[in-house]
Amino acid sequence: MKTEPETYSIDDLEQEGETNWNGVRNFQARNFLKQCKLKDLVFIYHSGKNPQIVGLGEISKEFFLDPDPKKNGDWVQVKVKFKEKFLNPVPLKVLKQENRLKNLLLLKQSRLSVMPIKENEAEVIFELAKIKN
DNA sequence: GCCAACGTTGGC
DNA sequence: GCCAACGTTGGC
Repeated sequence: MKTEPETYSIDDLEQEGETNWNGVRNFQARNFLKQCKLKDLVFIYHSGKNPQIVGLGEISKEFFLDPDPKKNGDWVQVKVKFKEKFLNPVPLKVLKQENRLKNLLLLKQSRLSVMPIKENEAEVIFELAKIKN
């Protein structure tokens, strides 16, 4: 899941403990939100001037209607609980260099804000997060 | 600040 | 239904 740190960062999530992951206004991203299951782990990605995967969250509530009164479509949100902050965040540059991650949706469809990740890809990221650059 | 990629809107 | 124009996101 992506977020702009100026708007909502992993530090905000750490402080708050849990947050409503709302504001998604893209059909594809919304459909992925609906697929989130309780206890699913989510990588938190900061977009912007220092793009990198910064840590981990966990789905603490499955999708429910986004009560935004202006938008009457069936937009949804989930709740995400803080899990951990990586000691070594994984920069986008590193993700791009890693051959095993060349099929990452993050790289193929850079504007998508919520997306699934394969188990083996997730393992590569965990590995990278523990390696000093 | 620029540009690519993608989404949305509106005229026809 | 097509397409041009425009808006937004996000990397560089």
